[in-house]
Amino acid sequence: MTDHDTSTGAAWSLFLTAHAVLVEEIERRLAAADLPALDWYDALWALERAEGQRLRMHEFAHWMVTSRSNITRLIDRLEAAGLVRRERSEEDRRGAYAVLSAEGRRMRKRMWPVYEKAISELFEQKLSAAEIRQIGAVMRKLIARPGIPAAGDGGGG
Amino acid sequence: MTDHDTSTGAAWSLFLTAHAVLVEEIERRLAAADLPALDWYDALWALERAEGQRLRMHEFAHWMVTSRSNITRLIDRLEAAGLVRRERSEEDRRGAYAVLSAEGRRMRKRMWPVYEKAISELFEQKLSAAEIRQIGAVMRKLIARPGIPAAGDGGGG
DNA sequence: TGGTTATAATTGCAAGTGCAATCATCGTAA
DNA sequence: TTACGATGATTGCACTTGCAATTATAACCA
Repeated sequence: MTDHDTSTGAAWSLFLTAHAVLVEEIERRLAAADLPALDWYDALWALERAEGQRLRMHEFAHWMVTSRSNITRLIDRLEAAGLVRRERSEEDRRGAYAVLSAEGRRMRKRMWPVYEKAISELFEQKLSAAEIRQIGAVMRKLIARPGIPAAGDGGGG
Repeated sequence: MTDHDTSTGAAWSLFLTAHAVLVEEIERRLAAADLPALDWYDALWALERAEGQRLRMHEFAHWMVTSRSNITRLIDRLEAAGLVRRERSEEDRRGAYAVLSAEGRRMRKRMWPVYEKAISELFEQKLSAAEIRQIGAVMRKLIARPGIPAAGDGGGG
């Protein structure tokens, strides 16, 4: 009926399923360890890598591949948990920064071993080094927007 | 600090970002065409492939990689839209089937061209045939649970 | 048989998400 | 300088999700 299940047509479908299965298991492990969910890790890590450990809200939304309103609420939660604080922008008084706190750094460090173990067991150990390189290269191609140079490797985890 | 951004360590992160970017764009296109979201497509397609175009709720949840309560509500919505109907199970009176309706088949057919175009442009055309095969093979490995044979190619869309 | 435990599906509730306003500020140009 | 349309961020609201009960039925076994 469609080419969903020809040998190449299945790739997309398998990609979606693999994502769902792996993320579900990672979330399960984080919750079992009484740690926050994956999106908090991503957010903390994005901030930790950022210049001055801070990001403007809209930059943040872009890194996290989500909407501004979602970021507003995510930062609300991170701020309530003491992991991040907001600072008004000097240059543009409409703007705000999300700034990583010391507690935020600690929390990311605390999450990383669980997350790392999951990535290792669920992803890296199931593949050869060559396959991992292939995945990286292919994902980069998929992210690249026509004409725009690759947006970097961050934002995901 | 971590191996997030070594050449192999980035693969997982890129995988997450690629998924987010592509799914976001596909959802955007479906919404722009006044069509339901991706999860409805997945659900309709899972049913269309299933024996008798029906699935027990818990099987459905497994295919869709989500919880039973989510499936209950998803089927509620699909049923309200006339795309699916519920049938009580004969053999096990606790059980229920979700059964694809003619309208459900029509809707999936109506969604497919938009979805197919998106997959083609955002995924297949950015990669070589060899790369697509590699992705398929790698995703299969990631999905496979130790000891359990690959759960098949479905579930994703 | 009667009682206990497991399984199928649903429901209540708290939390998260997406979209369309809204509010404040900026940039530009009459 | 004031008016106008853009931009940054937040908020309101409807919808979706996830988790922990709840309800109904099945399976097991003393």
